[in-house]
Amino acid sequence: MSNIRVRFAPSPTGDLHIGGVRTALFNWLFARNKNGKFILRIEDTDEARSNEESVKVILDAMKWLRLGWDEGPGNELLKYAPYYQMKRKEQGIYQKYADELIAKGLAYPCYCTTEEVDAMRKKAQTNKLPPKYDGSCRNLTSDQRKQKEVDGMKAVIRFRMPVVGVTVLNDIIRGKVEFDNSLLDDFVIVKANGVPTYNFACVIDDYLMEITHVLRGDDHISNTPRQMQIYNAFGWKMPEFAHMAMILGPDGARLSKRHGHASVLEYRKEGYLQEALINYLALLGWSTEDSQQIFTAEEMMLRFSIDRCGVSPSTFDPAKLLWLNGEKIRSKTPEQIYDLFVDWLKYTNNERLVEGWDAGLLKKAMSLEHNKIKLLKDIPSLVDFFFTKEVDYREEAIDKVFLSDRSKESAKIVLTESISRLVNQQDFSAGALEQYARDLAAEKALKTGQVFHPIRVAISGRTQGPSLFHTMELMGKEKVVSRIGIAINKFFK
RNA sequence: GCUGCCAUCGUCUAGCGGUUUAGGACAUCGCCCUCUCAAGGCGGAGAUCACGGGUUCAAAUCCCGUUGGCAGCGCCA
Repeated sequence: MSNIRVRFAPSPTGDLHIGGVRTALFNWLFARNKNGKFILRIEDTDEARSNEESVKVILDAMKWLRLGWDEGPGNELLKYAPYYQMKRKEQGIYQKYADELIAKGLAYPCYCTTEEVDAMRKKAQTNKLPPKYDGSCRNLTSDQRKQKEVDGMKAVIRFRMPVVGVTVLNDIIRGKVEFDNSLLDDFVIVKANGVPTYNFACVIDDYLMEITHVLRGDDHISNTPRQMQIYNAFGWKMPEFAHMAMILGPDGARLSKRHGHASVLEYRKEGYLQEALINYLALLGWSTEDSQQIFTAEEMMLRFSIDRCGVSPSTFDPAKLLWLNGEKIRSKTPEQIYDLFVDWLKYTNNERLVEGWDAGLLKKAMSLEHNKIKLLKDIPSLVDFFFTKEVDYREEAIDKVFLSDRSKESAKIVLTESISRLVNQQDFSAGALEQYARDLAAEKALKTGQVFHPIRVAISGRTQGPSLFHTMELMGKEKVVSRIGIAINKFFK
């Protein structure tokens, strides 16, 4: 048993985002590969935006993705619990450590108002300096502090950053990255309402939860020196850091809601398989030497390695995801796809799409269209003609096969001949039907296509579909004959 | 504005100084298979390895600079 411990720490302020899934996935893969622990921690310190519903959605999405956590919500008896930061805040965990820093002189109360701080930042920026807090309250005497308290001024707690030197990060993915301490300001670690800020709570929890590796998006890289300084202030051993490159939208900007389809939920609703999403996301920023594209979850966790994570950002490509989804579906048995489809119907509340459809027939119809299914949502429209009472004759099919000068004569012959002959066809198996159709073509001196196409349109209303004779076999003699009759009445009378 | 990160086919990537006429995958195009549509098979096109300097006998690979893209700069996380 290794002692590797990693975590995924989403803030519940909305759906689980594609970028978040990738972060969760890589942490999960790393933990599984190293036989370590994968921890889920809810960072709900933004009281204005955090909400219960988002927690539910995130947990649900993680379960759907099969990114199971070893510790997290639901494990409230474990020694590292609780896994919600607001619950930890209620236990006074952060305040205790903030007080410790104040006692050490490494943090101090700041009474500046938001307006004052904004003004400082603007001023710094006009002087071509990085916008930072100017340290007004850094060296207040205890008398001055007392006076401000007496005046009823609200205080935040700021961390006293070193003003000289460099903070050196040895990132597993990026190597050495240096930050000039003079460019960093005394950031807030506890807000005026007593709630810790991200940079503070994150460090305290990673320490207490004994996190060994922090694997996150590189949008966090500039937070790292601040966090490292907090570790230093307490004299704590730091975890290893690994910053992954971002996932970009088609316009080259970081993937976000504004690109649409940024939430996992939307992919689930579209009928993507969790395996496809996971496999695809693994390929964004990680690769094997042989450039293998298709992996089972098992293979991924066996082969995953941070060393093989890339440093450059990658563009999310929906076309490749779609292809992978088709691949995953094709690799399943009809039975498995059926189960997945039923789950999808339930999840999307779409049961009415297959209302009254016979399950046995549906399974068989689906297996005829097996390699055409790209998304679970495609299934109904692929096989609906087996179930509908009336055939939906598509205009382009009618024009092409029944009404065009090129084929209307032969179509009429084929259909009128077939209706009488098929009634007496004893063997209605695909093989026998094909023989029948070929014989008819030979007898009437027609090309096989001239026989096959009109029958297809007559019984399905379309020019595309599964193998014609398997379709006929599955549909059954009665329905086939009656539909041919309907087609004759409709188009050849 | 400041700081940081990044830079190989349209996209995801392999490549870690010579084995490279830069390999694979998606997308795209063509052919084959074929009762249609798919799937599958085969093949094509597609990258002067962002640009400019070095280092070296030798650079996509190492170093520096330029340009471009992105990110961060909150009492958001």
